[in-house]
Amino acid sequence: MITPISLFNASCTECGLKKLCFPLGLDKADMLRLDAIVKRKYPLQKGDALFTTGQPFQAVYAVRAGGFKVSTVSASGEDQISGFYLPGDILGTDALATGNHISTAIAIDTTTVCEVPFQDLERLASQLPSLNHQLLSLMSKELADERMHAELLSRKSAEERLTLFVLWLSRRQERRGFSGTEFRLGLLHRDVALYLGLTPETVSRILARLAEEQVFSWRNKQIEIFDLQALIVLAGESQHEKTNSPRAQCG
Amino acid sequence: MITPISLFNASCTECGLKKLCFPLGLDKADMLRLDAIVKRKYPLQKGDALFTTGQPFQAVYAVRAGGFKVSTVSASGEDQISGFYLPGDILGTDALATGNHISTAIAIDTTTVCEVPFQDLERLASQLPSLNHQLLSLMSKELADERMHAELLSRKSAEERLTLFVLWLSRRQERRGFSGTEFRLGLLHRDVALYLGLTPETVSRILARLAEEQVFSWRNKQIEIFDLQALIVLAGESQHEKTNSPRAQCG
DNA sequence: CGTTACGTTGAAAGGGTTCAATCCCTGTGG
DNA sequence: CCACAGGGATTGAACCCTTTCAACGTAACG
Repeated sequence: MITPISLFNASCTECGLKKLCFPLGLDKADMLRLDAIVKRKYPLQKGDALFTTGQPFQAVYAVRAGGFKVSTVSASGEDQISGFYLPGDILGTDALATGNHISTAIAIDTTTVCEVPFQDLERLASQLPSLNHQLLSLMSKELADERMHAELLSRKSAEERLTLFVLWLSRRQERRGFSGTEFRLGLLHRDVALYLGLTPETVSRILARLAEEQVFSWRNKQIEIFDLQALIVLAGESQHEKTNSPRAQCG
Repeated sequence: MITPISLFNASCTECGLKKLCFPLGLDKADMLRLDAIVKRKYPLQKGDALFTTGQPFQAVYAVRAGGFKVSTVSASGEDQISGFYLPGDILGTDALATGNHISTAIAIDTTTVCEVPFQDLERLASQLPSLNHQLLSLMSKELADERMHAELLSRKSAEERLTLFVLWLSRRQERRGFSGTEFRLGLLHRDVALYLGLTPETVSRILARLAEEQVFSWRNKQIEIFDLQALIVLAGESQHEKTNSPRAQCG
């Protein structure tokens, strides 16, 4: 396996993810000050929790390698997955309002993170407007993501949900400099199903059909996209929607 | 109709919503500085847009009276409602990351807002740590709300969605000092349906049944809760879930 | 008083769930 | 190295909730 991006204990200035992560928009001097408060943690093993529901809020975390699934347990005991965090993503901000984490983050692979103690971050941000802006911008992006998730859950068919999800993954991979058509993701089908508001059975059935139709395959945590164009159409992201609107042909 | 909370052009220090809104956590001196940058706008009429998708981001807004529905149009033309904003709520922060609004806010009643130009706010926040913290906290809360919304959409039955929604409304009303069992909300059933990921027909049917069962009624934009306890149970928020787990009786 | 948009009600159809059985992969111990 | 467990994935059949489509009521507004 190749890791084209980052060395283990690299500082922000040397990190391949700096264009995606906190340092975005900071000049070199500011980045060094940020570096000073960041702690690089020992890798987490698959299944380890970075934080759990109820735990007091101490820090936010940037993913360097690996990834997390973030979930909440509802009153009924079933848990809901609210998102997946991959290299360059920042997680933990949901705890900001209450002072306690309202979700649990589980490593889906061997994972390394940068820990940013929040008190330090807030203090530094008050001195560096661009960092503060970046922090706000980050949360705004998370909000936008969560809205897309809600939209996906609200009116999309199972097939649309799954294809849209794979499309998002593909684009995220590309933005990180990986291949957008062939990549690995340490998720169980059950996790995907929970995220998409479906059952594992439905996911399995649709996956089988899409593989047969040569759109993409997802076996053993390995995803391979054969027909990106078809994927886009199935996900309902093609320019001129054809599904239900007979008169939607140009302006 | 009674307006127990605010006079029209009251400053933050005199505003009945200060415990819910921006000023939360600010001392009097800081609140006065906040006051200085806040603009009170002329009331919007029902149906007016506060901002629309694509419009450049200038300010965030606090609702003083009335309310908004916030929606996005998906690629397929159908629009999805991501939330409702009532007095004390702050909206517009979703535009922060991109610099343009990614949603449209429509007044659901005659509505007054406080406009807070974002540049001024950011500048002031860099000088007042408590204001900056409040800003972050606010966005964190929005994120938490959006997650609850996603959870609602993902595995709840139509009845659970509707009862949960009414329960949330009731609690919000109470927190604002209104009656939690009898209140008005200028929403079409269609809006509610869109928010809940259902059709107007389904909403209508369930509303009819719940009214017959004396749980609550919702006619002509007037909501009246008869049996709060039943509502809590139906919404799946009772302590020990009974729905599907025969052995869920105590520790 | 007519128009229009929203709301209600009914019957039929469909997509996803549920439940259950079987398969497959991975890791473990003999 | 192989057998065996155990969790996850797959497949099938029946069911059920929600949608869809259509018709009818009803409230608001010019």
